[in-house]
Amino acid sequence: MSVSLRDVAKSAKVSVGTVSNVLNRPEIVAEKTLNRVRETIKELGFVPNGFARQLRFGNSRTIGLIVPDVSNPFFTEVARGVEDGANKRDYAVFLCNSDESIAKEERYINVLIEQQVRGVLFSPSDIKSNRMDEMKGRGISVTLLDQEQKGNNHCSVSVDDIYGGRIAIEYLSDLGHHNIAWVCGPESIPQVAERGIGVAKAAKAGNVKIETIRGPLMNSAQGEEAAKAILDLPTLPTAVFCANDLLALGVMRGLMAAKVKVPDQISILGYDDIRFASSAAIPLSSISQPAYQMGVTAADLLLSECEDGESHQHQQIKFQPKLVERESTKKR
Amino acid sequence: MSVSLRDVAKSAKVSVGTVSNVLNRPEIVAEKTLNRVRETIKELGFVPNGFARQLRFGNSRTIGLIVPDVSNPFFTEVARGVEDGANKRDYAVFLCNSDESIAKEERYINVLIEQQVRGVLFSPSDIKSNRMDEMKGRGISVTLLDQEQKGNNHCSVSVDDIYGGRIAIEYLSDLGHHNIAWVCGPESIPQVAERGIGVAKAAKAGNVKIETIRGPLMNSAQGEEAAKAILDLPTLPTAVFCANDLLALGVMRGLMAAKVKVPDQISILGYDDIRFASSAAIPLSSISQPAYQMGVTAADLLLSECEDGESHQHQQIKFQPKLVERESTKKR
DNA sequence: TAACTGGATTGAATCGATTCAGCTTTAATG
DNA sequence: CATTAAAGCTGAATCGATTCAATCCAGTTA
Repeated sequence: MSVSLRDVAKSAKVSVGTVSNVLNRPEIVAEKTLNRVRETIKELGFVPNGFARQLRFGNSRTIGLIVPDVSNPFFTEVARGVEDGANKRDYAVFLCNSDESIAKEERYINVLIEQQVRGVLFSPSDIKSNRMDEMKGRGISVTLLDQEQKGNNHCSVSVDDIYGGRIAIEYLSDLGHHNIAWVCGPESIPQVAERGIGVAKAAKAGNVKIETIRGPLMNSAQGEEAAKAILDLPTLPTAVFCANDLLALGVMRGLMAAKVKVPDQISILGYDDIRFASSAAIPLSSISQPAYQMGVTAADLLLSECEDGESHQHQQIKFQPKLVERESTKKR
Repeated sequence: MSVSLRDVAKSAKVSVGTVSNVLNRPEIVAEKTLNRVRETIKELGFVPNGFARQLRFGNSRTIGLIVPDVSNPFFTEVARGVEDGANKRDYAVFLCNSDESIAKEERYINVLIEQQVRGVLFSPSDIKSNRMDEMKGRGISVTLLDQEQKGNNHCSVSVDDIYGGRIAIEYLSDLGHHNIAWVCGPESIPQVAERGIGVAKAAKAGNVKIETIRGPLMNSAQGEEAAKAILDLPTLPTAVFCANDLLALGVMRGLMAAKVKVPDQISILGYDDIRFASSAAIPLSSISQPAYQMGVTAADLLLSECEDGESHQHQQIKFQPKLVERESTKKR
């Protein structure tokens, strides 16, 4: 079926070792032989069998990336960053979408171990250090993505979500809002929990009243639900802060459908700063995370760990989110 | 480093063949041995080395998916479908983002050949049957995605874009619009070209005047540019049809910024029906493509080709797009 | 001419899982 | 007790690229 190194060797009348040298150490092969072998390779359309090579080496030039939801633009952006970072070093990326399902996550971890990926970038739905340590034990480096690693067993790239929650409320408070709805998802999601801590902190400090509206999901349909809940509150808040942009876009739509003027009557602030935030009909103010940059950094960190080996020092990189002001928020 | 089948064999005091049988043909192994070996496997945390297995078999349980732009929600949706379809049959998916760059596309094809994927789902930026035939020659099945295969060398899953363009214009024409702007991308993109043919056909039949506004890209920033161009037209169209939803959202924003009332003064119709279409401030009417379904179907088609071998019959599956009416279009 | 040098080339051994022809053990039958 | 069959198990050979000790040979030196 496929052309092997042995076939090339026979056809070019040299040994397998020489063909291998042509591929990997051309400088030690005589020019005449070099050309002849290269010609033959082209002629037969030979592409080395990656398995055999990797079987020998014990590792591949691939990494895995496990994210909870590829359809969230935030993670697509991260994925693009990872891809670019990996490509720069000539690695390919296995993208695995766990869909927030623990079972799928487990399956993918097994697949990645079997594929003998060099490393894994992991944004777990649920913290499971046992699997992470297992991978480590198998010589597969793991870097946590969008979640801080508390111990010091792995690298991590994350965003200071407590700070993010804090500056959101501080900003709204500075605009004169002292009655704010906080629309978020399940407490079990670490990002939600941390942003919530920041919100509570800033509220306490700034004497702001917070009304928490928590739903099971974090998409725009859920945001519309939240809008209804907001309108049912005894006293209408003057601003809404949402745990992500999908929620915020849903809230925006829900409020506008009820003829509430945004931002005149109610300001809306999102989190993530996805691309669509700026192209919404009323461009959404948001807390921006450097998604692409996080992806690139994580890939770099992981691959330098892979290549440095023992000498590698684990790092916890934390980005600071920042406010992007657009038209959905306004002074009261 | 990692535990090999040989280690398990030694530790369980059986031969390598027996361990292999435990894994692959447990029914022929005596129960006592079976249990002992399984115990040992668990004890040592043995996971078979995928390379060695695949080296032997000559193929893996992975497929490649090459898309032009992962950050376009349409393709993410397709990717989710592909993933689910592949998972059902216990295959993993290598997601490759070509970023509309021919060079990246070429590189990924090489990576996939090296990784000896079983098959490739390909949505090419540019039709290159030579590479596709090459993969075919290497025993890697190829299925075209979102693009029809004219010959009969491969399967394909696509959408009838001519029809899509036609029903769009017919619909707008039925609403009383006879002066329509057609906002699109480069003619070289097959999808754009086909939708354009449908537009022209329907325009001719329905006596509709079409103003074509063509840009280099197909994202929302480009849509805002297009909005300016529309406002500069000698006679303002009463409706705008865009080649995809990102363009349409950009146009919407551009027009609204210029105080044009949507849909009262100008109706807007998109294409793709991405998730954000329904959660835009003015929910976007769009021509819907069954993205997820296309992904599942394509994976099924590809994998049945892989598994049927010679007996496989190539198929060209074509979905019909359909109109989804929301609030951005209105009777004139 | 013999001895030596070093650049070029060779090919057997290796990685780990699978396969299968052949071996051993056990049980059953006449 | 000998014969036979079946069940269970073994281990060398295989896949294809890489490595490295061993070999070859043209050219140089004594």
